[in-house]
Amino acid sequence: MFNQNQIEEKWQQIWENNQLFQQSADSTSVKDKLYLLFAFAYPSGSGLHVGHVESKTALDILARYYRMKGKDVFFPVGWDAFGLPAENYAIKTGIHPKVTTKDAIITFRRQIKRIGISYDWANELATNHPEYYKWTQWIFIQMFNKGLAYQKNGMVNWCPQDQTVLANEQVVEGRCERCDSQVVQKELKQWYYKITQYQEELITGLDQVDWPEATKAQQLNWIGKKTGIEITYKIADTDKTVTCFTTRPDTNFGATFVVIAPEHQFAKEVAKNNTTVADYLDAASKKTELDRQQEGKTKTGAFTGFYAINQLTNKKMPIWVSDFVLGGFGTGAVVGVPAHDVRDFEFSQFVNSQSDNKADDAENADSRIEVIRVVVGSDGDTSEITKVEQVQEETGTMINSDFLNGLDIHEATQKIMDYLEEQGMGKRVTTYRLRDWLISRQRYWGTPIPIVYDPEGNPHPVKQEYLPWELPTDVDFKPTGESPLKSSKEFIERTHKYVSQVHADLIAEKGWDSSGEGWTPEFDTMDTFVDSSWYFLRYVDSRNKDVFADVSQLKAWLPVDLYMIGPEHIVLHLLYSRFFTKFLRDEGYLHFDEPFMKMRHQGMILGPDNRKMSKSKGNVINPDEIIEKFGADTLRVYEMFMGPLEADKPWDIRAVIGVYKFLQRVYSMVSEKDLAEFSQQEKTKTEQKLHQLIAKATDDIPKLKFNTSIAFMMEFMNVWQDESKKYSKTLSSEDKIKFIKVLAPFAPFMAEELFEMVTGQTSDSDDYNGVHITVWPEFDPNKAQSDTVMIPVQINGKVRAQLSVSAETASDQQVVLNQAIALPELKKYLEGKEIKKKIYVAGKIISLVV
RNA sequence: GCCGAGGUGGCGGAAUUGGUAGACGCGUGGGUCUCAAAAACCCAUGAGGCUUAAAUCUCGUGCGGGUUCGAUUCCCGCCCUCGGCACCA
Repeated sequence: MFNQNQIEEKWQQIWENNQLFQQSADSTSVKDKLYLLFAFAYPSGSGLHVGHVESKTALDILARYYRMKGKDVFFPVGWDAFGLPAENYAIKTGIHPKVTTKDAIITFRRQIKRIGISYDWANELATNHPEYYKWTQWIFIQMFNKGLAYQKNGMVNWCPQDQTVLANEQVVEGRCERCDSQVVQKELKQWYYKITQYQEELITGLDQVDWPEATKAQQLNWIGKKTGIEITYKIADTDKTVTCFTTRPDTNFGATFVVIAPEHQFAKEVAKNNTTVADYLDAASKKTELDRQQEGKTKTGAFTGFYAINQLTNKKMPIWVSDFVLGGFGTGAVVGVPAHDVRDFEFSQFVNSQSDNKADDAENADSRIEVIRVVVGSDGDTSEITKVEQVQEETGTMINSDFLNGLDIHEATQKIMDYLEEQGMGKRVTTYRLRDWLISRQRYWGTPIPIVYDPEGNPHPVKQEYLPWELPTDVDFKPTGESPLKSSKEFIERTHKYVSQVHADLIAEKGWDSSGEGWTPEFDTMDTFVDSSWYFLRYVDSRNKDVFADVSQLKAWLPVDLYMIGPEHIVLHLLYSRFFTKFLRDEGYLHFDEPFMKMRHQGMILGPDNRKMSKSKGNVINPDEIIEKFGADTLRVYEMFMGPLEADKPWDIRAVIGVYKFLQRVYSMVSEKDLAEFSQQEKTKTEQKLHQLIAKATDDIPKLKFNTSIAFMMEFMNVWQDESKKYSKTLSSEDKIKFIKVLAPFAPFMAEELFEMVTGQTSDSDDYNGVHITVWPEFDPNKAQSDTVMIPVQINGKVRAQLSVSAETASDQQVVLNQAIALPELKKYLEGKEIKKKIYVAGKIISLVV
C-alpha cells in the first residue's frame, strides 16, 4: 500500500519546477512537429467534469507517447473566456464576469495539473484578454476592408431570454441552443461575416482532411449544395415573368401551377389591388416560428388571379401565394407538379377542395389545379393520381412528356435542362443552404466590434494603432433588450476623443462638431464563436505584440495534426474556423488550406444510470472526489479503459475500483525488492508477454485504442504475477523499466515514482531524467514469439482439435497437414472417409472437408 | 422523409485484408484465510442437452436469405436504437 495522492503531488511539483513540457514552442529547433489540440474550453464555474478528463487524458497519452518517440510535440492550452454563462451569472449576483472567469480559470488550471495533463503552459491564452481580442478585432477589420464583414438589414433570430440575436447555427429546432427558449424573428440591422464566399471550398476542402465520414457528411448537409435550374415563365396578359427554381425539371410536362412566397416581389405587387392576397400576406407576416410549427404541414394560400404559361404544354398555370414556399430559398417561387411532389400534391388538394366549396365564386373558378402523371414507377401503375401514397418522387420512367417519354428520370433531367437552356427558358444554377454568419450580439461579455459611426451613420473601422478597442468596464449589464455597452459613459467619451483625432479631416470637411459629438461607437459585441475561430493560430505565438502570430512560428507548427473535439461543434466552430483559415490564407498570412488535418470526437460519459449527466438528475460524477479516493492515475486509466474513445459510455464505480486494484498490483510487483531474478529459462513466458505488450501498445496508441492497450497491460501483469509465484522470482530491473515506460503515458505519476525507485536515480539530483523524457522501448520480435504454435483444426467448418507445431515447421504446409490428419482425436471424424479438400492458412488454421 | 452511426454474455466491451466468438475488466457462484466480517488469494462463469463423473453434442454476434471449407466480418432484403437535417422545391 502506498499513498497515491502523495506521490502525485510530489511529481506534479517536480514537473512544474523543471518546466518539463514547456520547451516546445520555439520554432527554430523543430524537426518533426506534432500539434495536438484539445477543444477550446469554456471556464465554467462548475469546474472540470469527467468528460473533460477523458479527452484531455487521451491527448495527453499521445503527447507523452510521441515525446518518448522523439517528436517535437506542441500541446497548448487556453480559455474561451467570453460568453453568456458568466454574464448571466453576473446579472444574477452582481459579480463582474471578469472576476468569475478568472476564478474559474484558476480552478480549471489546478484540476488539469492535478490529473497530470502535460500542457505547454507557456502559451496559455484567454479570449477576454485585450492582447488576444486585439487580434480578433484586427481580423474583423481585414474582413471589413475586403467586404467580408458587412452590415445588413433583415429578419434575424432573436432569443427573448438571452436578449440577443443568434446565428442560424445556434438555433436548434426553433430554440436557442443555450437556454432552450423559443426563438422569434426580428428585423434588425446587424453585422455579418460572408462565409458564403467560401462555400464551394468549404465543400471541396473536406477531401483533404482525415475526419470521421459522418462529420464530413454533416457539414456537407449543413452547407446544402444543390444543383438545379431556374425556369422563367411568362405571366399571361402582362409583360412580367416569374422565375422558379427546381431540381426536378424532368417533370415539367406535369407542371400545373406556380406558388410564390409571401415575401416575393410579385406577391407584394398583386396585394396592392387584391384584398384576398393582401390579407394573406398580412396574416403570414404575423406568423411566428411557433405558429408555423403548430400549423405543421397544413397548406394555406391565396390565388393571385394571374397565370404563368408553361412553354412545354402551353397550359395556363394559376399563380398562388403560400407560406410553405420560403422567401429565402431559391427564387422564392416554385413550379408545382402535384403528381410527383408530396407538398405540391397536398397543395393541389387544398386548392381544389377550396374551389369545390365555392363553385360559384368566379375568382376561384379557374384556379383549380390539374394532376398529371408524367412518371411511372417500378410498380407500373399508370392510373390517375388521387391519393398522396401514389405520388412518385424518387425513381421511374417518363410518360406523357413528349420527347422525354421512355427515359429514366435522371436522363430526362439532363435532357430537359439542355433543352430549356437552348430555348432560353432556363438557366442551370447551384444553390446553397448555408447563410452568412450573423456575428453581432446585444451582450456585454464579448469582443467589442471595432467600428465607429459618423453622424450620417456610416461605419468607420477603428485604426489598427488604437487596437485593442477595449471593452468598457462602467457598464450596467442588466438586460434591457438593448446593448449593455450603451450604458457606458467612458465608451462614448472615448469614441468622441478618438474620432476628433483620427477623423479630424472628415469632420472639418463635413463641418461637424470638432469635439466628435454626434459620433457613436458600435455597441454590439461579437459572437464568442468569432473568438474561437482562430485561437489555434494564436497559440503558436501567443505573446506576440506586433502580429497575430509570427510567420516562422506558424510555419513550424501548423496545421493542427490532431484535433479532439465533441461532435456538438460540427456546424459551428469547425465550419467557422475553416472559413477564417481560408480567409487569412487568401490575405497571405497562412501557408495551408485546412486548419485541422485529423480530427476525432470523444464520446459522452454518461451517469451510472446510463443517462446524460446533469445536476438535476443527480447523476454527476465529480472527478475531484475520484482523485481524492483513488488518485489521478486511477481516474485516467479507468476513463481510458471504459471503451472506445468515440463511444458514449456509462460510469461504473465498481470498475473504477478494479482499475485501482490493478494499479496497486503494478506498484507492488514493480517495487518488490526481495525476490531474485528469473533465470533465462524461467523468464521466457513473462518476457514474451512483455514484448507482445510493447508491440501492442506501439500499434494501438497512435490509433487511439487505449482500452485494448490497457487490457493487454492487465494480461501482462497476470502472466508476470503467475510466473513470479511459480518460481518465487521476478523480472530484472531492465525489463521492469520497459514495462514502466509503456505504463508512463497512461499512469504518469506512478510510472515516474516507480522509475525513480527502479533506476535508483533520485529526483533531488540535478541530472535526474524522468521516465517521460526517456525513449519508448523497442520490441524484439524474436522475444515476442513462442517456440510452439497451437493451430486449430477444423473439419467441415467445426473446430475438432488443436495441433501443436514448432515455429519452424509451421510454415511447411505439407508437414503440418500430415501431422493434423494423423491426430488421434480426429480419428472418429476421418475414419473411412475421403478428405475432399485440405486448407492450411499458415500459422492460423487447418480446415479439412470430408 | 433524407443523411450518418450502431445492434456481440447479467454489464462495459474484445476480435473484421473472412480463420478457435466472448480477450480484459465488472458482476455472480463456490472455496482458502478468519471467532466473524472486510481485504487478499484460488476455481468456475454464453445458453441448452446427455451424464454420477469424465467425455461429448447442439445452438449462439438484431431478423430472414445468399456466397464460402469457414461469416460478428462480404452480398441481398428487412427490423430496431441513437445523432443530424427537414414544407429547401
